[in-house]
Amino acid sequence: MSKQDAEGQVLAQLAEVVGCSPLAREPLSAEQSSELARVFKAMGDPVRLRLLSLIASHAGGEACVCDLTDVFDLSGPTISHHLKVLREAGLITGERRGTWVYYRVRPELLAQVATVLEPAASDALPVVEA
Amino acid sequence: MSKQDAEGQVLAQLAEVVGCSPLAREPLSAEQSSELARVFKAMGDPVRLRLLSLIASHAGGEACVCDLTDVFDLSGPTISHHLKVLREAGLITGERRGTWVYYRVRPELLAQVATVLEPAASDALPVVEA
DNA sequence: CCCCTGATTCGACGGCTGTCAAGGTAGACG
DNA sequence: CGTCTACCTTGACAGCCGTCGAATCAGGGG
Repeated sequence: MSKQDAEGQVLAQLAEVVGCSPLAREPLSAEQSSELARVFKAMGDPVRLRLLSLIASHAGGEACVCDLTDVFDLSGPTISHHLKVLREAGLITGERRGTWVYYRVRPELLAQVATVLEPAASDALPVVEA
Repeated sequence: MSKQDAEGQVLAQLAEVVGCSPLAREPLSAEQSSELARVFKAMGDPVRLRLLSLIASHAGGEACVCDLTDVFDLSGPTISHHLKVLREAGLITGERRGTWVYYRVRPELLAQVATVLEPAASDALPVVEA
């Protein structure tokens, strides 16, 4: 619950601070770049990035921790640590159902991040605008 | 020159390895996630992210190092270090013209990264398709 | 109630990273 | 040539980060 709130706040902060301002439109403020960097930092690890893709592409949009652990040559605690980092960055959410814990991605956050990146490409790739 | 080649190879590798495979479509391989993580890691620092936006949004699409250094309360070598990280990640390119060195972003790489992120959002936000 | 499994937290350790001061290189200008 | 400015490289150091083993927490059955 408090954990859920914290996750929600991360997303809300990102939405508020970053908004839809494209990277190439205007320079990021110190605050904006700190918020955004937190997300990129979380994605800046091969294991976490793979975890993210495993969860995102898993059937039903969610994956149990035990499914994820088997994929890597890493200890349980290490996987748990990486999942925590992703959670605290607002990229995924975790829910306990009985014995198992299921994780799913937050598509909204990924969409926001993509929005920040994309317009920079519009200088190179012509985009049809309304 | 060898430096330029190295930068080009990073981009080529990313293009080859990552391609246009969306995050939520299928799980990333260990190799793919390592390549992608390298880029996210480079963006996972507030200073570097801000440098990136400063360069991207600067008039003419390029910025001189001296323009960038003044923005931060950081020493010259530190800025130079961050620029090197961004360069080795394939996110920017540097060119010396006389006394000054000018940096500009690689929109292609940003576009590719955005492509990897975006399709995950299409599950949440309805998208109009042709 | 005790144990068994799944998952997280804790404590510790090695390696990586951001930072700076000092020194080095490249080009411009006399 | 000498020197000045712009930028980079090196070396060093503190702090962070990924990893593990051990301990701990949460449920589900005997």
